Amino acid sequence: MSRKFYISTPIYYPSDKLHIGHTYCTVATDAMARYKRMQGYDVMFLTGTDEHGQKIQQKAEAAGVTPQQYVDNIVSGIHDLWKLMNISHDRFIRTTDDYHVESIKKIFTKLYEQGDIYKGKYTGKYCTPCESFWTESQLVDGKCPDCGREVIDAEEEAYFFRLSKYADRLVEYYEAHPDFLEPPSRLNEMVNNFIKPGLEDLCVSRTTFDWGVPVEFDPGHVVYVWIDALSNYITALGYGNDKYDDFEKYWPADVHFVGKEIVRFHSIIWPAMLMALDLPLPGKVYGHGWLKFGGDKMSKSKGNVVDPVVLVGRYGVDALRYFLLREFPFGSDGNFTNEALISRINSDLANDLGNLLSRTVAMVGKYFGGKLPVERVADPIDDELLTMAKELRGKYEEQMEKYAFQNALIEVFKLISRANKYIDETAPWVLAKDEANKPRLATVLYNLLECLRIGSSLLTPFMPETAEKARAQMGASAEEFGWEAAGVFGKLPLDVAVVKGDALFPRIDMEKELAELAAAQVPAEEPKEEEPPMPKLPDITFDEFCKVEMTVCKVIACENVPKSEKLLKFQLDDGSGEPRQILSGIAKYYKAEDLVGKTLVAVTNLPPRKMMGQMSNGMLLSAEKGDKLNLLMLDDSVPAGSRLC
RNA sequence: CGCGGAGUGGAGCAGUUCGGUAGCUCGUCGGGCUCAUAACCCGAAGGUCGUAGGUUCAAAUCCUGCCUCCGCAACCA
Repeated sequence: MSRKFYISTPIYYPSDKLHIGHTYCTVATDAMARYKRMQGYDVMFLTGTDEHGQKIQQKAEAAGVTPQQYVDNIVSGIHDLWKLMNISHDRFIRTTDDYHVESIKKIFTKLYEQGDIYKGKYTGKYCTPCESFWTESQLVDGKCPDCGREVIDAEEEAYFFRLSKYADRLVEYYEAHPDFLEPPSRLNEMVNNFIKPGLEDLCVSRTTFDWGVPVEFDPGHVVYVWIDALSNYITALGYGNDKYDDFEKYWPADVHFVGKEIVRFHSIIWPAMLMALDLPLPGKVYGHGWLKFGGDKMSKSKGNVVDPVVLVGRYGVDALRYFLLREFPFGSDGNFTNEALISRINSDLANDLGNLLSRTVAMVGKYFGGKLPVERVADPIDDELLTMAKELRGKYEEQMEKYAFQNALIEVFKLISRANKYIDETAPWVLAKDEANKPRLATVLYNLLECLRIGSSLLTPFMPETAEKARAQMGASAEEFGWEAAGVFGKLPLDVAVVKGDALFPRIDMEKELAELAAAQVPAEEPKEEEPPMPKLPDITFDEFCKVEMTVCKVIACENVPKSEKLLKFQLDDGSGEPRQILSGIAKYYKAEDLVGKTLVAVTNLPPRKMMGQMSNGMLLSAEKGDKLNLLMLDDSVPAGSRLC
């Protein structure tokens, strides 16, 4: 029976199209899965989508479709993307799949019955007319973000998972398994930020939306994301359902690949859930880095989201797969640039690998009519190359086992480079001038073909199509391109016959491509679009309006609040003789020194509020629309202390 | 003092665990070769390793202070 290997990507949230970051993680997982299959493992490669939640529900409403229709549409695009990227997942789970829903109900009920989930009170702000709970941070001007009306403190029943109960066991587990979470820096972050301050029980149900798995024994509650989404790794194997039957075979997972933003869920909540279910924990959680673009975080508003479809269309799927895994260390953030992509393709794939194959095959054709004779003459000059070729698989394996894709690829390309140098050292075109040298010439070309065979077969997990093309050109069999053969020099038959083919990777004209890519770039989203019309606020009475005290103030002093990105601190003359301090979140729009002496309007009868440890006594009036904000400024002749009415 | 990461030739990075001649890729310049995708091979220039101190025979590496950048968190009445 062959050994098993279970690997997963996160299940992605289909509220929008996926981008290069999702592609990055999925390609890495795919390379690992293919590598393990090549080694003969029985691999389970799982990916999927996390489709429930309020955000999907809202997006669907905005689009005028049902949530199910909305996610069906996005998920269909995701399937297309993975097909395009040549992703070889064995299973694709959707949290809306019936069998998953069934399992989640059972898991929730089981945890409840054994006391790991209990019914508690969730306190928050409640808007009665909207029947909605909001957290403090969701409120807009202290009011309901939907209707703008007052909210009240209220309690709601909710279910909680006893996360706190597992804190000690988690720490013990980390200590016993220091490799559980990688890279190691992430583990420190988890322990310092979340475990040390004390774990709180986790709210695992919601009543504020209904697009989710209903709690079986308490209709009105739906299961919140933690249990619903994280459990996918076991429900997809048939845990709690009859759809699949290989939980025993594959669980525990060997590794979960996750983005660093969800490391916390996978390294704390997920293990705690598994402990509660009395299941073994996954072997490893690997938190990979993010791709930035030109040093910035990718975002739609910046218009710097890289679209994998465009890149694949121009350079081919393998070039992009190679670039993603070669350019960036898997555990750290990487900076994606078009220059780096093209440069990588040209220098590694076209100049080194593609050209090596091209020149080698061409020489076999030119000097031997495409088929090598069997006589051989060795030379000490061959030794270094042959040694490298023989040692390559071991070095490659060592790096792959550490998920160091970058280093594994570097090892392969060291051999490719060495082979190019070997051609210069042996100068086959000189050997070809003398018939007596034919056996030596055949030896040189055979050695080159063997290096190409070993090197490109090890590239199969990264570039499946390219490896296949190379295999065909050098006339190798599938078996000669397998894992066993990669560890042995001399697998090709002595009289190997090559088949000239197209260049693997044509060279790219850097300047031309950069210009065209820039033109193809998704333009920055205009702030105007998608800006909803200002909601009409409820009518108020004249008396209510009169309750608002708006006072003209002169700015005496203004400075940035230390460590705050948004706050400016004002000292204002409000005509009372006492300076009034107000904090305002407008640092993005105004420089502190530019505002001194200006005449502004403040609401001066609001309760004082503490922000970043400082008191704010009032609120400056400003006009806001989309990304623009302007303070309301009056003519400087208006005296301080004037009241607006 | 909220948490964490980073500062190394023009660009992007490794090296820091466990101090001992500063390395790789790209780019630049010079040379070689002609089998090959104007590709390949060789050589050269270019760095006070963010900064100021400290420990040491010896510091990119260890210690202390400071500066800058980037995430996360907080912050928007």
